[in-house]
Amino acid sequence: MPELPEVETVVRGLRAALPGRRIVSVRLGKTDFIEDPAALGELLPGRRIERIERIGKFIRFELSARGAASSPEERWNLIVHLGMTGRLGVHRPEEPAPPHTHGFFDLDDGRELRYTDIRRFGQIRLVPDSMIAAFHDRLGSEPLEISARAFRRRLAGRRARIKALLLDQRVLRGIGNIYADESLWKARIHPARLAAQLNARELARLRQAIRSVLRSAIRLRGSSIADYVDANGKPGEYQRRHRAYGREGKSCFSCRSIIRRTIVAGRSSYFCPLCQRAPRGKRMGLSRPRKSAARR
DNA sequence: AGCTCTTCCTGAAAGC
DNA sequence: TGCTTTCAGGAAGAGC
Repeated sequence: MPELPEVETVVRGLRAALPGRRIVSVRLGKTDFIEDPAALGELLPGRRIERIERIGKFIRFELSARGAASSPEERWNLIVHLGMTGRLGVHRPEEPAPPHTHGFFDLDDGRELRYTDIRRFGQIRLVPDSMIAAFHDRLGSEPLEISARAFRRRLAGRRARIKALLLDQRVLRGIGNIYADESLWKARIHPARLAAQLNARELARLRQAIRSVLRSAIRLRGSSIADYVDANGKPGEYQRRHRAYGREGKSCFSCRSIIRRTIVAGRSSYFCPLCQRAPRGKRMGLSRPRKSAARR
C-alpha cells in the first residue's frame, strides 16, 4: 500500500494534470468505502480543483466555492486515502477502466479522474474548510518537517514499541510498514525496543534515518511491491533500495548477517539481528512457531 | 497506556 | 493439477 513517498508521488502527478479543471459529474461503483456517497454527486459538480496537497497518507483536493459571488457556498475538500490498493489517475473516457474502478470524476476537459481500489480499504470523504483544522489535529507531524526537539518530545517516555509509534498516524503521519522497517534498519534500532528506552543519540539517528529514507524514496517515486503505481500508471523504483523490508533470509547490506522477520505491532517486521540489537528479554525472531491454523 | 486479535476486501503465492 | 491457507504498502475497534 502507498505510504508517504508513494502518496507524494501520486500527488505530484495529479498536480500536473488537475488544477484548474472543473468537475462536471460524478459516477460511482461500489460505495461502501465512501463516507457519504450521495454528497459527492451533490457537492462536487461545478467546482474547480484549485490545489492538491498531501496530508500524511491522505490526498486533499481543494475545491472552489460554488454559488453566487455575493453568497458563495462553503468551500469543500475532497479527501482521499488510498488504503492498501487504491489508485488515482486521469484518463480519457475511451480508455477502458480496470476492474474495481469505483469512482469516476468527469472533468470539463473531457477526461476523467478515476479511483480504483481492489480491496476497498481506501477512503473518500468530503470535508468542509471549517473542519480541516480538526482533520489535521487528529494526525501527528509530517516526518519531513518535524524538528529534532519535537520528535524527541513526541516519543519521550512512551512505553510503546518504537515501531508501533512510527506506524501510529497520531504520532507521525505518513510512515507505514515499509518505511518504518527501512528507517529502523538505517538507524540500527530494533523494532521492538520501547521508545522510552531510546537515548538521545538513538532518537536523533532515527529522525535522520527517517528523513533520509523518505527523501530517497520520493526521489525514486516510491516502492512498488505488487499494486502500487503513480498517477501515470508507472511503478516506483525504491523497492530496489530496500535494506530490510521483504528481505528475510537475505544478507544484511551492512554486516552480512541474515535478515530476520518477526511480528511487532501486529505487522511483519524485518530487521538485522546484529545491527539492530533486540531489547532485553526479547528473543530474536528466529523461531516463530507458525500457528497451524485452527479449525473453522 | 498499550497489547493482541479481529474485521473490512480481493487476489497472488505458497503449501499440501 | 487443484484445493486450502497465508499473506499483503492500512486502520479502527473490542477486549484485556
